[in-house]
This record gives sequence, structure tokens and C-alpha cells, in this order.
Amino acid sequence: MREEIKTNYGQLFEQELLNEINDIGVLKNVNAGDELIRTGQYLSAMPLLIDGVIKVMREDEDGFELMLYFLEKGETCAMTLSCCTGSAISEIRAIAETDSTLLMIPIEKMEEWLGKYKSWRNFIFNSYHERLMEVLATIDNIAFKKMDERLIEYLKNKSKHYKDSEIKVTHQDIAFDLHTSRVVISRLLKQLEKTNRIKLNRNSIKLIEIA
DNA sequence: TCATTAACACGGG
DNA sequence: CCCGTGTTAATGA
Repeated sequence: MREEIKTNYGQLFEQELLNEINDIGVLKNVNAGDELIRTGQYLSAMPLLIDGVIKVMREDEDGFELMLYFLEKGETCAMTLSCCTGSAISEIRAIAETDSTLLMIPIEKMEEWLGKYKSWRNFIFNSYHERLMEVLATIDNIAFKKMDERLIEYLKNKSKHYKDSEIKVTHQDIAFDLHTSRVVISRLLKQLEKTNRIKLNRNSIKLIEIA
């Protein structure tokens, strides 16, 4: 049994399933910035995230993007699940936010385990639920909140996943994720700095007090 | 009123 | 020099 599997999924799955995952899963290391899933791509395996952070986003037809949510270790991509089961194409794009380690599971196995293991079924259903909640939160932000609130949400979320109050990101990156312009982000960040809620540096933002 | 686009200056690597 | 940042002016929704 590989150590990484045990630490991240040991509590979740029964021993027999862990053994299968260990035998069948293929470890894959990716670097920050690598594209894991393209919009329109056919998928033949689902990833279990062992370590790192994955950014999942939606693209419009012009290639403009909007961030949907982050995935952390111990989680999987709900979109992959629905694509795999119907052998449909991906509706989303996934990028490695940090250097990450994935365990790739072929779709046949993931379907077989659905009938075979209760803990696997629970895991898949929980994943669906959690991702759906994340997407709803994002929709709320877009529909009901102004950009300044969206920015604060974004910073909080990012810091949570980085497990650090210091976020390494440029204003332009944030602008892409929130689908707005850098001018707006710079201005809002400057306001937040003036009210002592963050500290701005080149290529990084330090969260001081975000309510 | 507020976002977007273009443009410019400043400064660090 | 190039890139990230801060700011402004013009324009439009």
C-alpha cells in the first residue's frame, strides 16, 4: 500500500477497495500551470487528488474564463464523473494551481466500484454534492455580489487552499479568474490596503484582516 | 455610477 | 529591457 493513498483515503474506504486503488491507480505528477483537462476533451480516467490544488474553470467561446472552484487533496473532479459515465466531453477546464500529485483511475473501474463498494458510492455522491455547493456559492457571488465582495471571497478562498495568509498571485491573474479587468482589481486591492485589511507586494498579497 | 480599454510612468529584477 | 503595479482619461452601459 502506497503511503499517500493511506493518508488521504485510509479513513474513507474499506481495505479491499484501498487495495484495488493501490493496484489499479496510476500516480501522475504535474507542475503548477499544467493543463489537466481541456474544454471539449473526452475523458478516459478520473483523477483522485493526492496532493496539491487544482483550479477548475469555465470558458466562454472566446476563451475568456471564470473560476468555478478549487480542488484539494482527498477530493475528485465531479465534472469528470459525469463526463465519464456518459462518455461525454468535458464542459470545464482544469489547471494545476500548485505542483500536484494525482491518482488516475480508469472509468471502467470507477463504474464497477460504484456497485461493489458502499464507501465508494458515498464518496462519489459526496463529491457531487460538495462541488455543486461550490458552484452555487460562485453563482451567488456573480449574481448577487459586487466585485469588491467577490474579490474578498476570492482572497479568502485562495488563502484557505494555500493554507497561508500570503497569496502568490498577480492582479492580472485575479482579473482573469473573476472575469474582469486588472484596473478594477488594482483599485479594489488598493482600497483594501488603505483600510488595513491586506498588505500588497509585488506578486503577492498578504491577508491581514478579512471579515 | 461604475466597468472597460488604452495609455503612461515608475521601479525591481 | 520586461513585467507588475498604480493611475488617469475617454467611452459606454
